Amino acid sequence: MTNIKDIAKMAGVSVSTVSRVLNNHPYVSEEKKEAVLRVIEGSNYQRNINAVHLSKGATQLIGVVIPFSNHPYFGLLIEGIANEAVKYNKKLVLFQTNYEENREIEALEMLQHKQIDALIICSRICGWEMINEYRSYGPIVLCEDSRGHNVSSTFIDHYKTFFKALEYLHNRGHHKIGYCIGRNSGANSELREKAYRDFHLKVKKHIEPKYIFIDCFNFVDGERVVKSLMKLSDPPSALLVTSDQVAAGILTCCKEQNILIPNELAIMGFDNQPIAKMMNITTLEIPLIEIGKKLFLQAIQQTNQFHEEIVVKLIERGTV
Amino acid sequence: MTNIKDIAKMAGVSVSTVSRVLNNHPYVSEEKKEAVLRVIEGSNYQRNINAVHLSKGATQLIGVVIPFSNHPYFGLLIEGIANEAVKYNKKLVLFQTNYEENREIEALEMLQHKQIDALIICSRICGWEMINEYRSYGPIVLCEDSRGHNVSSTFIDHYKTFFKALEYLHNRGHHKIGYCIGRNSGANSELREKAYRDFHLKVKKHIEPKYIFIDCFNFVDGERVVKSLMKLSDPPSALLVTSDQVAAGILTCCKEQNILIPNELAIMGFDNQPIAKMMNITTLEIPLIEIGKKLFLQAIQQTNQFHEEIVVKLIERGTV
DNA sequence: TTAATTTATGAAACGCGTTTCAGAGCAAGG
DNA sequence: CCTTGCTCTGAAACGCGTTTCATAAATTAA
Repeated sequence: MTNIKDIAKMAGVSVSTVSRVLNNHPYVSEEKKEAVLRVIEGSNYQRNINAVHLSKGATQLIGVVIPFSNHPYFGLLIEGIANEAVKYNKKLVLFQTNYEENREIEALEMLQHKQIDALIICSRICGWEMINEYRSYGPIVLCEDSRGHNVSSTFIDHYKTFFKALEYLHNRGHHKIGYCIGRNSGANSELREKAYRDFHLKVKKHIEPKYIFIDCFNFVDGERVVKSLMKLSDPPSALLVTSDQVAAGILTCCKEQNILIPNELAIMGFDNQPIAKMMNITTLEIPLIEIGKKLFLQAIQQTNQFHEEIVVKLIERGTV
Repeated sequence: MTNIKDIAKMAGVSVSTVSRVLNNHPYVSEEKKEAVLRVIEGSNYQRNINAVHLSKGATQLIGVVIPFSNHPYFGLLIEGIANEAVKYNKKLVLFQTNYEENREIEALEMLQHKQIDALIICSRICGWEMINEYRSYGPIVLCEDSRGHNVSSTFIDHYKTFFKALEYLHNRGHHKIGYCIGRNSGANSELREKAYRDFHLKVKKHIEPKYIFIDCFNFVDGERVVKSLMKLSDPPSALLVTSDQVAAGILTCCKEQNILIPNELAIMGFDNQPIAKMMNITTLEIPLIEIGKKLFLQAIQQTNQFHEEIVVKLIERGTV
């Protein structure tokens, strides 16, 4: 293996000069530059990237934490991050956590050890203390409102969005509104729950726990929801579903069961994924690719942390 | 920043001894070991992982090449790879190529530069020459039949599978069979096309190009297929759909258009994803999680390359 | 008891590129 | 003519852990 020293010797210059040529630094005379390049082409020199990393203390690697890979929500988010990463010649290290805290800590430790230059956490399970503990080792970016904490974020105001959606349904005559969600804990879920509670306080209704469905992630989860709904003596007239995939599943299952949409059950999805358009599902648009892009840019940003709220648009279609 | 030298000095031993303790090498006396560990706990020493990489010439990073992130096929594959990676304490570097060859070459170059220890290519765009060129730098593993080439693989015999599926449909009285596929080039697609051609030769029918639909990746692509079908004066009576997602989309759209399944159109999916079970779609089971697992194991395997064929099971349900 | 192992330890070599610092040479400005 | 200020270059320091090799000491085998 030839290294930079060999090249220097062969080209009759110092290693500094070779390094300058390699990194396109100024102040190298044209003749020496050419000599070096000629020698490099003649040899099969390959820069040892790990030596570069050691020397520079950076790896051009950005960590991305997601709970699952096989979900369109995270798939799109990654798509957005990856598209942008290509432009900046950064690579992504994927941490699939399955919501196990240890996996998340491993990612944070890689930040600490400088094996990754920054960390994007798309969905968090660990506490703020943990985030703060590792904050000093490199940029951490979150996909949730982190104002007041010491890290950048691109986020949806889930409280506001959920509240608005509830009001929208209420204004259209729905007084029994349920919702479907993925996790029942987690920052975003808790904001939504709070919005749900506050909304019920405002309209002076009490909450019916049977109208809340957790563990709703995928298309197929819609079936379970519909089956549960059918068992209720007094079912909700509208459902806020925090994923278009689940909404599509519910819609499909309802059609099979001859439950009329939106008359017997109104459905409002989330995300505005292609499936929502195709199935004419009323939904709240969450531009995941764009969010992914912004998360990435925040991750490589060297200056102060900042926060970017993404505004959610209501897309009116045929299921409400 | 304290380094191994500082620790050695503080513990009154040599750096070699500290390194031995750090790596659990034998031949360190209990007392020195404890002394070192005490000093390490007292300081906030963090091993510089990039120095370890430089020294060892390995990074515990495995590259994974996929075309898109937001597709259940690749999502599940990654899920399988990631689940296994956790067990071996390896991390994954994701290369989303969008089927751009340059992205793939970047991944191969990272293998060459030893920034990753091995590379799993889930769907390939570059040629065999390219693979062979980089083969010597580290294990490359493919998700396609690579027998005869110098790399390990876990694969489906797509020719055999496609042929069998065609025969199955044929035996059930279908004489006009079309198919939907993602790419029209690519190793697996070509095998399928060949099976399709050979099958038609065997049953002495000529091929109707209008029965072939490309660019079918997602649920929503099903709509396009159905709309095209409806325009045909002599539509196929059965469709082989190389993704359950697309099959589900076609099924959903057919129901809307009152096309009876399987009477007017038989549909056979691929993958046996949860959605196929839910929508009662006849399909060919491809155990993606398991394939992912095997791909990973082949990637970290140090010995000779080997090939593992995954057998595809037909799951009979209600769409044929 | 002597030879052969095994255990234990440190010095030094090895992996390698980047960057700072010091200095030489030359051109422009005053 | 002298002073600044670039341009160019190389030596040396810096980032840091792993592993080999030589050696000493302690056991075990013969």
